[in-house]
Amino acid sequence: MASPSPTINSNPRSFSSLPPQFMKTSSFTNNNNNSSNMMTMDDDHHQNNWTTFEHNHQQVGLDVPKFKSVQPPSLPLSPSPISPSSYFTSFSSGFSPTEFFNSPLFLSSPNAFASPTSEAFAGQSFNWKNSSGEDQQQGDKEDEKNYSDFSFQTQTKPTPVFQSSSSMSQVQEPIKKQDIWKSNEPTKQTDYSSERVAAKSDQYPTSQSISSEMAPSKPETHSNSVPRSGYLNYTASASLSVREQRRSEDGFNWRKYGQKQVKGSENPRSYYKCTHPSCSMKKKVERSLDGQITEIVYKGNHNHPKPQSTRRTSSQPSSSCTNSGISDQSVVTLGNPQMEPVSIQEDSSASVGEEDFEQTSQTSYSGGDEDALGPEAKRWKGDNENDGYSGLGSRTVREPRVVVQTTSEIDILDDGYRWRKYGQKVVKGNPNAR
DNA sequence: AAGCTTTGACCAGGC
DNA sequence: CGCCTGGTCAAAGCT
Ligand SMILES: [Zn+2]
Repeated sequence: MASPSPTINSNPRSFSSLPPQFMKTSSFTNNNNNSSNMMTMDDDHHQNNWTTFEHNHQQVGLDVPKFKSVQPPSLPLSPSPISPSSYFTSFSSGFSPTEFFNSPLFLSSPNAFASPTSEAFAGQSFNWKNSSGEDQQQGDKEDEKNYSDFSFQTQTKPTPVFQSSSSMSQVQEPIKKQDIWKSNEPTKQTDYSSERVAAKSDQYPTSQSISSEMAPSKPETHSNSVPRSGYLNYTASASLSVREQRRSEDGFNWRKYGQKQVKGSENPRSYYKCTHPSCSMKKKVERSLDGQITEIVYKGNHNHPKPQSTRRTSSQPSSSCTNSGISDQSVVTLGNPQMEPVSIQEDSSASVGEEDFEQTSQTSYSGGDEDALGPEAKRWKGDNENDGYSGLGSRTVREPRVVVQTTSEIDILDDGYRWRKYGQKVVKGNPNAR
């Protein structure tokens, strides 16, 4: 196709004419190594998006012109007076967004959000050290040993709400989040299932051991008792280096390839891609000025197990998405540092949150498989989540809810609580027994 | 030296 | 058809 730009022979853009999926895929696959991804952002537009949820917390401090200015003051373990955020830290320190879901939330302390610590959260997932919090990490280098352990341990319980709508799932957890996994199943119905961690990976069970973290095996969780306010230690993550932090996210390595601003909000959105050679997994992170992560969206699946180069691997959970057939997009939005609502969506429209959403954070997974997806490749469409509540207009954070929907029959259902099945029935229209 | 981040520009989809 | 917006590209710079 015509390439406007002279410089490059075949402009990538020209490629774009191809189905997005292909393009992406190809790019990833082929170019991953060589082509550098960079990102760009155009900030010109801002208006509304799904941003809605996040507003509240953002207000907290945002003096900074841009996200960067803020720096996490307390990287070190020192908990801030407000420690609430510390909770967050825990999550972050340990893990990946996926896992986040699992992380415990505290609903009790809404205020806590304000604390800088929250950044930690972000930090984990992204960076924290520096300022920005985003993923950008720049500097630090340390190990992540600790976080892995503690982070997950604490789990409280989420209130999962499952909806069966089209294919989309959102999870909002006031208290804790769950991991959402997606497994591919031939089934096509939209069941909603949510599990915390998943356990089902078709391909790489190993990597997907997220469950382990959340799994009951971790007795140590303090969830029952007071939230881990006291455990700021987790925060230790502060000292993690960028790279490490990345890994800490979900155990995978990510490369940022772009950044942009969302229309309605000031929060810049960063785009990340898995660095593995032929992995098409992508992630979109939105951070508030404060540096807190307001939303994380995952797209695609990993083709490989998580790199365990670091040290402690066994316990690390991996949020790998190995859905071959199904594509999921997951978005995590964090309205407040404390909350981590998770919503999972698939590309189609997602109507979630019908009831009340607040905006805490949400996580959604949408699959962007290239193969299967034909239709929208370009826009990730995670917004849908908001749609539902956006109409409401007011989004206060009240009760977080977790709604997970997936196309696959098996989803994730783990909130950290244990459930006993007391019945099973076949619902017509649904191949899967309920 | 390699990899990653930064940043502006370009492209494509939706309206 | 044009505008708006989101997403990606890719050179340059930094670590
Ligand atoms: Zn990957």
